[in-house]
Amino acid sequence: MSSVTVELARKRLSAGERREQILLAASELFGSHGYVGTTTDQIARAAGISQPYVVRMFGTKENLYLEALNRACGALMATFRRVLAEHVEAGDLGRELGEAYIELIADRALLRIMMQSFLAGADPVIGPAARKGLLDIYRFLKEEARFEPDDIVRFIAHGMLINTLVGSELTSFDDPAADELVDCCLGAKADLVRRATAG
Amino acid sequence: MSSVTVELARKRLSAGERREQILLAASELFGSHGYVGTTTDQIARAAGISQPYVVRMFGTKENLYLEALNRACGALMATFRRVLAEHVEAGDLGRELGEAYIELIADRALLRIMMQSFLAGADPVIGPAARKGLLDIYRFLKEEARFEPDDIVRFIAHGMLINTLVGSELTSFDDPAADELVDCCLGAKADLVRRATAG
DNA sequence: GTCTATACTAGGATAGAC
DNA sequence: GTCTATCCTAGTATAGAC
Repeated sequence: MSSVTVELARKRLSAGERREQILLAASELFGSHGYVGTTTDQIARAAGISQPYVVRMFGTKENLYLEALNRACGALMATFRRVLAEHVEAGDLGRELGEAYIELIADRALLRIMMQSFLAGADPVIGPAARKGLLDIYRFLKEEARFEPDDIVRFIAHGMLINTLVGSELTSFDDPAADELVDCCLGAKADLVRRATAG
Repeated sequence: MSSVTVELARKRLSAGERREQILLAASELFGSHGYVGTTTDQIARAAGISQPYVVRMFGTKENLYLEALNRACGALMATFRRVLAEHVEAGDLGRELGEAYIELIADRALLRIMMQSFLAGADPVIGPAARKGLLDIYRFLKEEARFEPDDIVRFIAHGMLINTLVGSELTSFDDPAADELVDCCLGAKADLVRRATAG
């Protein structure tokens, strides 16, 4: 009889579903507060479970971080490859990839956790993973998208600028000068980004 | 007599000298490991004094960080203003400022602590300081250097790219692909940066 | 699959001596 | 001006029950 009891409170999920939920919460938190700045307890509460269960599920906090980071890198590369595949000769590939990049911000955490990792070069385990992520992007632009060197630099530089604006929260900060800078850098896409990074 | 005793071990410095020494060590460490990733004890050891004395000197760790960050922002703006003042009508101001920016990396920690702060937008006290730093740069480029909007974006974007390459330690990482990316982004200045960020 | 209780370590800050 | 000793909190990880 007790197994049929209606459970309105927390649901018992499959291991897979719970993993997803934890990874989602972790990406968001790691993305805004960084690796050391985020506690496994915050992640647990955001995912609606207990702190020890988070650790139990991923072994260590570091492991969880790496998995979240690799997810983000994977999603980014997949998006880029999809855009490239759908690309018709006539169009401007650089602009298409750029727009796809901005739209990835709707995923919120995605770009931020990558950026957090890019600055953690000194970390013995996050550092290598971050460098690999950056190099993958570079190789894609060079070998798959066949960008010219100058276009590669421009593209990556602009990406890092977007990451910085979002990371500094200038895109969610209410100030005329901030708005001006964000408009200047993002143009027509500024409002899209503001909406994605608000609240 | 005891006051004349030769002291070969740790010197007793004036408060001012000691402050400088601590700020130097703090900038370096905060720059590579971030605010939360750096302990006051690491800073103390790097400066050759005891952990409680670091705290005693600056009140709190947060305070020390803010002071290091403001130093960095101040130095950057001072350099930019000097370049602008020495600028002759004929030359290319954008290039001159860009070169000055790269040369600031010789100061190692300077750009890295700024970048760390740019990603800490969510922090209630570092966040505002970082946004102020970014906006100061923007205002300088727009109102003092009189850059066109497109040039502002290009300039800041390229700066963030440099910060990312240094932060990820791709500039001190021995790998052909990494070297290629760094050369591609920094051109003739690549080796200067590599030397500054090595070891 | 998920919890509670808890062990253990690290780190910021304070007190007070010299 | 600088140290040693120490308090206290926070945070990761483990053990073991249900």
